[in-house]
Amino acid sequence: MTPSTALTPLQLVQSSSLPALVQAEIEQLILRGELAIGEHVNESELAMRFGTSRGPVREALRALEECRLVRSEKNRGVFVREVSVAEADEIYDVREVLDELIGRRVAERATPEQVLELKTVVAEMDEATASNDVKRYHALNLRFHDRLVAFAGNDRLAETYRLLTKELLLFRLRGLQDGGGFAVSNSEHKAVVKAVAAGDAERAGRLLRRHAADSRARMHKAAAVAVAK
Amino acid sequence: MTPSTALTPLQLVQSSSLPALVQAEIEQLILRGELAIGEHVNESELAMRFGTSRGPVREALRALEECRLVRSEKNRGVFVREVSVAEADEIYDVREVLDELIGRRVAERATPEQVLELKTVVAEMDEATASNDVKRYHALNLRFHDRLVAFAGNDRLAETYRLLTKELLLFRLRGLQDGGGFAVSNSEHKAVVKAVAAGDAERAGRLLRRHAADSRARMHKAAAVAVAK
DNA sequence: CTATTGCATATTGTCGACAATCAGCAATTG
DNA sequence: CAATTGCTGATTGTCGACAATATGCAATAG
Repeated sequence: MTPSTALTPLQLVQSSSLPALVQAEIEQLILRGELAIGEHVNESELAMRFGTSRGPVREALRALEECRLVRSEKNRGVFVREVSVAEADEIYDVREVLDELIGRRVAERATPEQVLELKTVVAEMDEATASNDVKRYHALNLRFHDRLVAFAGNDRLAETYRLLTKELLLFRLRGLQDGGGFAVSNSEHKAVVKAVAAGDAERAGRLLRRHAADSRARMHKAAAVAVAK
Repeated sequence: MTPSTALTPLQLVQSSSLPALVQAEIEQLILRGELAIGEHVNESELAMRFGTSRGPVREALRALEECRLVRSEKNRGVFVREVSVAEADEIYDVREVLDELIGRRVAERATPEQVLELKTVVAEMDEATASNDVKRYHALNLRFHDRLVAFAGNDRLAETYRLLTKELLLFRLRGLQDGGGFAVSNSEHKAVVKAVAAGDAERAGRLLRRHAADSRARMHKAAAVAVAK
């Protein structure tokens, strides 16, 4: 009667509805860029790839459409969504206020272990900067903000934030987002962590919000350069 | 070649994928309470009701699951979600900061016509208060906030806000949410509109945020009373 | 030579059917 | 009499098939 240790496989089987697995898989394909932005998504092809019929794939795509990772045109199929500068701008508008809330909450609630984890990630980002490893820096940056929102202790906030963050990954000029200075970006991270460690909610919130604003500004700058070319 | 007037039916046919229509229909069933909170949703029954097969219904349910209006248990089906006090609390946390942003943006951007519309809704809410029509007040209240977020001029903000608002309608003590004083609530609305009309972004934001906080407090009070009974 | 028309192919949208699983109840056993 | 076991009906999960629609190319007319 006591599940004790065997809790993980049970939950795994429980939650593993086929459409959900397919959804996660397709999401990875999109986020890893294996399905290009704007590209048409072929249902039969994905069904073959996953060894299922088209039903589960369609259900997964409907869910992803709700996440705004794909868009759907009647009788034409679904396409990987492309996020314009204007849309990215709107998203950043929302992200800024969410980031302020995140900063405040994390500063209020973060445990020493969590602060340590944040510091570790920031340190790794410094290493990535030193070795000019943009890809690694980008991954760590995502991780940093994901850990932050997790430590804020509000599931709905986390869900909302992650949704917007994922959508932002579909920005058509991605890769350029932190094009200018990611050393600058990381110094901002450090300041945030410092405020969090000090338990200064007001300051952490303000800094994280400003970080989002700076990130948006960097995006604009990169976009302007890209357009000029 | 020129669509001219016949633009609406075209778009209607274009966007009207069957799953999307079914999704909207089921959403209405849930939001209007015809599908009770926590109730099991029968796929075949809905399919019959809409005159389709179960495929489109399943796709619609998967989308609604992503909206968090239903939850799904493997091999048991989907259920109308129930939102706990704790979850409602989390949602309010996010709503507060979004409301502040909404207030600021609306104050910056609202046209005289939009301000007039807001005033009209508030006036109607006064009427509903006078005749003690709770149901009508509730509908108008939703409308007021929906118009506000629409006037903020940020689609993603609107989407995010509406998602959270819908989820909040699933709060299991619904109807009690504004139980205490909806006259108080409407005086807050008036103050917000006044600040918006004056173009005072700072003040409109602050007031709308406080309104959300008060709304949350009223929810807590109602919940406490409900638990006591 | 360009533009339009018509056809062939591929893909989507939808359906009905079958297997797997679950909930509830009756029968059985200790 | 309580608890377990085994059925029975209902519901979900998945699939393959067919009709409807769009895309691309070739043929034709101007």
